[in-house]
Parts: sequence; structure tokens; C-alpha cells
Amino acid sequence: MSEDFQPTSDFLRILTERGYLHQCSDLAGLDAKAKSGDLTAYIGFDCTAPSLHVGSLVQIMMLRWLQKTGGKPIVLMGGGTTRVGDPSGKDESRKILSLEEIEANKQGIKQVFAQFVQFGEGKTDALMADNADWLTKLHYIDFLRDVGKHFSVNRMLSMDSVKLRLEREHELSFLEFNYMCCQAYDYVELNRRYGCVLQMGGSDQWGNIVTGIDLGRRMGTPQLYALTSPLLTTASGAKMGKTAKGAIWLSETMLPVFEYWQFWRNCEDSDVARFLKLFTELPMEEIDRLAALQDAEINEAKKILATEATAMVHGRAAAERAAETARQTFEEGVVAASLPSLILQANEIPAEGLGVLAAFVKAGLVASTGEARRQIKGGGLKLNDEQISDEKALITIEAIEAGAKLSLGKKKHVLLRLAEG
RNA sequence: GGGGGAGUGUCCCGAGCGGCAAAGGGGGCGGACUGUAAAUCCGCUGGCUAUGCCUUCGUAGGUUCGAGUCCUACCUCCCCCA
Repeated sequence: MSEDFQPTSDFLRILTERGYLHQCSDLAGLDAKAKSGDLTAYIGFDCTAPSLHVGSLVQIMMLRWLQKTGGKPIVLMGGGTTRVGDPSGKDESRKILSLEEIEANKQGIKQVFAQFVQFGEGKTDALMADNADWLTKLHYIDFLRDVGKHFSVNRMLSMDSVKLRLEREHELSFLEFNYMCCQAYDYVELNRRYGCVLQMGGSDQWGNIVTGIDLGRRMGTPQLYALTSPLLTTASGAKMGKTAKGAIWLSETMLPVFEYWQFWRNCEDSDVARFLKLFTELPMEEIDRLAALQDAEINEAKKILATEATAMVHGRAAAERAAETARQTFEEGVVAASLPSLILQANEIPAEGLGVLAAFVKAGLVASTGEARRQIKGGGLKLNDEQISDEKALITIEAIEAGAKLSLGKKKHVLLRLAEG
């Protein structure tokens, strides 16, 4: 990488100073292009889930910055490539999703984007494309002759996405082997349709992106560019956004706002500065000030990080509500009514009361009654801040009406409530 | 095409003389200590109507009172020869 190069375009300057930049095929060339005020770039997202999670947030933010600095972002939905399945970073083939599922996922993902970029018809308005529009119309023999002849199997075999499967001795189907060809072709197609000259993505996409540039050159596109962001891990090396309890989703229906806020609040000290730069839009001077805080004071920076990052996804009002809920819960020790809650129908509760094991499972705090038992043994479950020692304990309707708070550890809380009427 | 080896707990890596819910790590979760952090120490890390029952060792059969372990076929992978 060319550490010496000082970008002069707003876009690359911001990406550089905020830590989005991992690799770029030609910084100087791209910088000039960005400066010309006519930069169209895309990032592809496969429709494998009904929402995106924080693992994709870096990419989303890059599109947002692109728009803010005068470029045109294209969000490419992988309606076609999702039917193939990207082998990058996966041990096994993903199960084939039905067209309905893919379509539903696409809608969910589109909603997430509406929070971050402005869609429309204007020059810098974002555009949403779907590669199903062209990939599903290709004819096999024509595609092999026109596109396939440009691919070298020798080089395809050396790509990380392929090598991983080979090294782990897992099967790689011919279907998946073709994924990179589809992605490369997407790039060419987006250039022809919209004049897109930059593809961005996570560092694991480098190979696929460069393959697209190469294909473009052979098929007569103008010079295309590649830019990747670092693969996000926490300071202790764990992959971002994936916990045992599930991914950190960006959609409220899949993860309560409070828990999203908590995710950022609980980051490691050494991640604070990096996360502030990547996931908030606070000015750099402010971030420098926050990052300089030491010891317990850095908690202030974490709260700001949590609120700013949450506001980005869920809106300022919801973020501040989450911050207030956290303040009451952790700083005052009060039971905040705005904690995530589990609404129970009266008929779900047996006359003698609801068993604690079942209650914790229903609340989603533990995955099974077995885990609930184990947590009780380890002293991890609490009812209204009292450690539960008897796994047969019951929670009566009266107790729920009086207010019942279930806790796993010190940080995860769920209120039990009775449905109205 | 011929010969040799391998696939283990649905997060990963990896032991496993026919009695195995299966050693040990890493990761994760909980406890102690803290600042809702890190580091450190301790516990847990198949499911259930639970002193018992059910499901797990690539897939499908077979031998056996009993199979991760032995046999057969198939799938996938690695190595050597052609």
C-alpha cells in the first residue's frame, strides 16, 4: 500500500483518516477521479438474511461517505448471486434459498439502507440495482465464450476463497466456483449501465473485485478501481458482530435498540477510537479528544460512541431512549420500564406460576432449559436482582404484575409483562 | 486408471485398545476482581416432561449383548505411481 500518498479528494481523505482504507488498486488514479466530481461506486450485498448486521456496517458507511462527498453510490442486491452462493470465508455451501426468501430478504435489506443513503433520481442520489436482472438472463454457451474465456482456472485456484475450501478439505461445488465470475461480470455490467468505476468491499472481497477489473479491461471498459476496507475484528481478535447469542443486527425487529446500544457500550477500551472513526460522524477533533480519555473516563467516550452509532441506524430519539434506559439500569439501579420486554398472554402462565427455566428460555436469554439450569448452577440468572438458586422456582401472575425482571449476568435484562386485556 | 491415508461434539482446531455424551485447546457464556473495559483466576460449554430417556463422530447398510472404534458400498479430501 502507498502510505506516502496524500489524497486530495474529500472522499479518499476521509476514508484514509477514518481508517476505512485497507487496499486500493490505484490511489492516485482514484483520487483524481473522485476529485472530478464524477465518481460512481458500488458495493454488493447478498440477500442471505432479512437484515444486515454490524459486519456490513463499514461498507455501508463507505457508501454514505461517498454520497456525502459528491459521489453516486450504487447498492447492488445480489438477487442473482445469492442463488449461487459466495464461498468466501465459508466452510460449507449455504442452503439454497427460495426465490421468495431472497425477495423478502432484499426488501428487509433495502430498508436498512434507507437510513444511510438517499435514494432517488438526482446526480448523487443512490441507486439500487439487482444482479438478478442480468445474471438470470445469460445464456450459458454465450457466457462461456464471451466472459469465460477471460478467466484463468490457474488463477482462480489460487484465490483465497477457493484456497480456504481446498485447504480445509471441504467440497467446493462448481456452482460456487462460478461465483467470482458472476461478481466480476456484475462489475462490467454496472460500468456499462451506470458508468460505475469503483467497487468497494471488505478485504475478503479483494480477489473478486480485482478479477472484475481484469475482466473489464479485457472486455473494453474504462479503467476500473478497487478499494477494500479492513476486516473488522475487535481488539482481542474476535470477528465483529458475531456472538454466541447471534449477530448484531441492524434491524430493530431482529435486535432491540437497547441491545444494539449495549453492544457498542461494551466494546473494549482499545477499540473506542477506531470505532468512533468508523461508525460515527463526529468530527476528528472531537474523536481525538474522546480517545485521549483514560481509565474510567473512557466510559464517557463509550457512551457517546453507543449513542452516536445507534442514532445512525435507529434515529437519534431511539438512541437517546436507549442511553437513558442504560443510565437508569446501570447507574441508578432502577428497573427501567423501557428495557426489552417479553409480553405474555395470561393463558401462557399455568395457575401455579411460570417456571423460571421456561421463562428464561422464552425471554431469549438462554437457548435451552439445559443452559438455564447450568446458568443457575453458575449463579448467572437473577429474578429482580436476586440470584435464582432453585431451578423449580415459579413466577406467579401476581409477581409478573408487580414487575418481574429477568437477568442473565449483569448486563442482559428482560422484563416480563402481561398482555393487556 | 493403480496404490496409500483422512473426514470426530452443527463456532474452530484436535485426542480417541469395541463399553463413549466422547480427552485437550481456542472461542463463547457465567462467577470473582474492575470502570457495564482489559488482564488474571474459577465454573460451564448435546436435547428433554431428567436419579431416567433421546440424538450426536462424512452418508447408507452390516457384524456384535454393545460401534466413533471392525466389515461393505458410496460421497469428499490429501499423497504417491501412471
